[in-house]
Amino acid sequence: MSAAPRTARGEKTRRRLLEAAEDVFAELGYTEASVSRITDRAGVGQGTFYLYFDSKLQLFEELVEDLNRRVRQAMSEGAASATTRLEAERAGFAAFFRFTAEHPALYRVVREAEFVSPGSLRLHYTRIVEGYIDGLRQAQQDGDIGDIDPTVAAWALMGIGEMIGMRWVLWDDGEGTGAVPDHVLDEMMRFIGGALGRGARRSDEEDS
Amino acid sequence: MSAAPRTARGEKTRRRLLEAAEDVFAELGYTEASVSRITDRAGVGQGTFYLYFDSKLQLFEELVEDLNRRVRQAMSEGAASATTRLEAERAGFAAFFRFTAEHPALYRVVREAEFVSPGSLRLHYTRIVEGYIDGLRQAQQDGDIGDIDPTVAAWALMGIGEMIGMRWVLWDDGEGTGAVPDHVLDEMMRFIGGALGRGARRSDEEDS
Amino acid sequence: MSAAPRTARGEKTRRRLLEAAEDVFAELGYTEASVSRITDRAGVGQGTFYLYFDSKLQLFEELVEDLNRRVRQAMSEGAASATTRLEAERAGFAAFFRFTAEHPALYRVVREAEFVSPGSLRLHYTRIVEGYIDGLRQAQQDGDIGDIDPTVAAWALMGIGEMIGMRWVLWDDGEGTGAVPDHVLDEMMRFIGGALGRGARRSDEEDS
Amino acid sequence: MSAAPRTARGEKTRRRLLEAAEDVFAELGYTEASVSRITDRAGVGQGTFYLYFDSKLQLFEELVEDLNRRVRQAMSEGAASATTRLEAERAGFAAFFRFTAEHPALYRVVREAEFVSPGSLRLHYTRIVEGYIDGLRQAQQDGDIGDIDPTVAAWALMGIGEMIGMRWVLWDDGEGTGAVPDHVLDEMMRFIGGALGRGARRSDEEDS
DNA sequence: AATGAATGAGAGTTCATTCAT
DNA sequence: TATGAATGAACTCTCATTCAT
Repeated sequence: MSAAPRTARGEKTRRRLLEAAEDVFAELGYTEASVSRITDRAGVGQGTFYLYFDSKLQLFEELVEDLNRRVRQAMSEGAASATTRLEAERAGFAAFFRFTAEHPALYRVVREAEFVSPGSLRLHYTRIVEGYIDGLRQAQQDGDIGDIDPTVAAWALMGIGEMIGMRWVLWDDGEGTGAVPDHVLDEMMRFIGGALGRGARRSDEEDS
Repeated sequence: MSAAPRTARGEKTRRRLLEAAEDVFAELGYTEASVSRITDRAGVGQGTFYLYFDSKLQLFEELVEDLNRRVRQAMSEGAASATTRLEAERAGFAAFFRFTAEHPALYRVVREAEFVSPGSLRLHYTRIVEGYIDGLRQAQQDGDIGDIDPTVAAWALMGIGEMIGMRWVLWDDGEGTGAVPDHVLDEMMRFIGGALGRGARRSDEEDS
Repeated sequence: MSAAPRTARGEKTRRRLLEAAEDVFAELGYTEASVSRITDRAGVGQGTFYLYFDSKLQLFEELVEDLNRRVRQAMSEGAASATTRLEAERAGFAAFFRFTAEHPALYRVVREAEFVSPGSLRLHYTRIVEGYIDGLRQAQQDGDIGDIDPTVAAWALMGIGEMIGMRWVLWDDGEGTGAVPDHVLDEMMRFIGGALGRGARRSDEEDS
Repeated sequence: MSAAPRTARGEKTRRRLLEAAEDVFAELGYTEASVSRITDRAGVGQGTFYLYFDSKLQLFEELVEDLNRRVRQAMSEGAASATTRLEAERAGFAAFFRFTAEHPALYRVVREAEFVSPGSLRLHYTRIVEGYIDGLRQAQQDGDIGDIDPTVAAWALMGIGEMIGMRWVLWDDGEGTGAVPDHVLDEMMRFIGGALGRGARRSDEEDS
């Protein structure tokens, strides 16, 4: 995968290219982000790019992988500091939104990946969803939530997070940008709490 | 906005271009879909394109508008044939998934719009969400669902629909393609039912 | 093979590109002859090139085919006007040298084809050699030449023609350029005449 | 001309580069053979190249000189072991073909030199031809061959050797590779024997 | 209303060469 | 003596758009 660093100097150049690429991709998207724009932003010559990456696409895929790893770590770390499961869930989403605000490329670039690198796109979503599934299974074993199908629920959670993030973190027309307002997070968690049958009652048992 | 129809012949050419564009965009995405590919598929000369559209971008925006109108209509029609609100909701989502299967361009092209035409993207989601909001408000007035913030809930529903559609309708690796399995739709509706506090109890009243 | 003419205008553009390419290839060789240099010389835009040829390589191969066809025709026509077989042979070589002088690309470009398009190279030589072989077989049946292996002899003749052409037609340092001096052609024909055992005596029968 | 050897270690590096270059040029040709490929094959750093050669071109020219010297030596040595002039000639050609098989770069690289370094090309052929001319003059003085113009005959021999070598040594489609079959060499020598008027009679004296 | 030949800006990528280490 | 990271010019090729017919 890619080529040449090894030295400390090379490692630094590589990191600068990766960071420049994240910025440029976030601003312009994959297609409009030309290699020369990335190298300009990184402050290196155009040819230098190919010392570190095989192609624009390979850099893109590496970037998606990288961002995916980091967002999952951010979510775990966010959740880790919580004491109750509910708090942990909320903290996980909050960390996700924070990461989205700080790394808009994650969101923007992944969506464009549909055509550029479908594999990257699927891997990205699937990995996050797998984390949700594990959490939901655990919660079910602990009797914290209802018996909803964890896979379906996990993809639904993924969709909720993504759409709320898009609407309140990324859009900047109108009410608030860069962060999901507390009230929205509150309502979103209430929505999810209800959905998961918090309290271990299955939805069709509610009336009994 | 663009030029030339007027005659019946012209109207037909225009429609053929729009349909060709939908196909080509769905297959290749906006960037990879060249004007010449669209005109080839439509069976007209390359120059003819500019008799009907100002630019590739304008065609794209018109297509997004068109698909948005059609998917909302499909959802209303789907819901209209139902007798209970619950059935209506389920039928609305089912119609959405059916439309996605028949017109993958809706989904694919809209995601790429993020960079190509952000306005189109926002308008698309906002219009669908507005429909949800209206429905949720009505349901609240009728006491069918809890007092969750309709705006937040509507965006959450949008996210759920999009993600489930992507996962089960569009992806073709592994289990099922082209249609959301009944079981998934069942679980998804149970998830949503719980989320909306079906039964009119607010989530913070549950314990009382 | 290639694309777009059809109209008279297009046909003209294509011919101009082919002629420009022949000139530029002859001067600079395949590698140094950039597409933009060819289009400049042809007086058309750079993009126009790709309306008529799939790639630089495809144009090259087409050009080799074209030159091969023309040189063989020139050789036949040259030979046709002769009355005796000897005169015909001489006229064929003379036509070959004349063609080389007028179309130096034939020679130069074919030699570089070794790496660019080995198939073109082989086809070029093989076709000319096949013509020689046919002629030699006929001459043997008529008892005009000895029983030398026609294939070996034909390749030898090819080599002689190519090397003499290179030395006297293409090189311009020193004695004469652009044409093989009569004396050289005379000696060359004497060499060939002896080689072919003119007079139908096999070399090992000479003494008998 | 170039820099740095002097030490034994340096001399060894230089030789390794030259050998690597011969291989890479033979495989890829001058244009496609990048300096980095040559240094990779030689097992040295990219910068090291310029310690020993001024440029890729200069290395190329040195290589052509080197191969030329070696092929001429191989031909002399081959011829030296023969007892009759005829055997010597045959042995010379055989050595030439053997060298071609072992060093395909000789042939391939020289042909591309047409555009890369015309001077190298001419020098290469001219030197070999001069050897032929000397040999032919000697044979004429000894009355072994006819009075054909030695220069024309020498270039013809050069062409024969090159074309037969290309056809039977280098091409690998079909009948035989890597070596000229005995039968072909036999016929070729018969062809040449006839051409040179073996037996000292001038071609215009044949009938007397 | 319809065509398709023509354009040129700009894309991704390669590579001979330099130079600080 | 040796290195390899860095460079930027140059390459082939694509494509939205124009316009004479």
